[in-house]
Amino acid sequence: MDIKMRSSCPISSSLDIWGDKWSLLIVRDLMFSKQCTYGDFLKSDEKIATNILASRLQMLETNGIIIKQDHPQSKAKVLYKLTQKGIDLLPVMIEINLWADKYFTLPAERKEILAEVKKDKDAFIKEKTKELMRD
Amino acid sequence: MDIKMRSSCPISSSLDIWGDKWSLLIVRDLMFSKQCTYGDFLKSDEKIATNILASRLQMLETNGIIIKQDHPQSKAKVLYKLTQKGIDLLPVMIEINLWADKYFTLPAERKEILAEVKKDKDAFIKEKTKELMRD
DNA sequence: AAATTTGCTTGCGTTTTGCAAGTGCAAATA
DNA sequence: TATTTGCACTTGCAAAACGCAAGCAAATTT
Repeated sequence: MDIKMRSSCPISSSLDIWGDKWSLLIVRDLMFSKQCTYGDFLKSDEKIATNILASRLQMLETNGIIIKQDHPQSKAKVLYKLTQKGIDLLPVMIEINLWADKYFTLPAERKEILAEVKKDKDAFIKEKTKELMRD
Repeated sequence: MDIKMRSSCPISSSLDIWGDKWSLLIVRDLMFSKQCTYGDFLKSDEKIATNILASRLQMLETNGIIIKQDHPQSKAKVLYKLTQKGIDLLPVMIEINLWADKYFTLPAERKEILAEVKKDKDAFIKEKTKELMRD
């Protein structure tokens, strides 16, 4: 569960934490849904295996990208949320979306959000960040 | 060597191509050096294994992120370069750098470039893109 | 002609992944 | 109150990916 730093390059250091096929999908879910339970992550389209999910959540928590919180309605549930460090990945997430928008066919629903992003990127980031920071 | 699409989500589709610990480092090298030989990639700090390098270059080429070109001086050498699709990853790369700048300690040399980026992000992207597009 | 460089490929042991099943506790249901 | 269901994981194991060292053919240098 520990991180092996490969070099002092910022890209490399970043990839050491979330450079795999699943971590950014977890972050994505948290950006779209604001908060998710373990079960919510399992429900997403990509069908992550439960053991992989557990290890990625652990890694992201260890590295301060997400935090676990008690669920207000139930002791059996756990809420995962983005920390400020995680929220700060929003610009990265947006640029990936914009890149993909140029080279893949996106679902119509996502295209709508992207249109808003393109209209005023900074405003979108500011607004979304504020939203994610509440509670 | 083929891609397994996990969903139609743009983040997911992107990660299907370059969502691993090495691909973006190859792209990084090409953005900083404009063009690299196979040996150049092997020389970078992270010490990628030669078989992994070969498979990643193959994957990136298959997906149109990079192209192989004949080396003008030697038939034994091969030049790898970014395609437009690869160059378009520059904003993603920059945002990762900016994120890492906030949460890691960067080498002084990289901080200088980042300072320039922060001064005017769009201008930097425009200029760097133009530079990478030459020849 | 021999040695070296270059861009890979091959073998093989180790690590990571993916799938299925299981576990323990909380909460709902009977 | 007893029992079933829901939730958040853990465990076992086969398959795939990774990492290291060695090998290899063509091009270049000596």
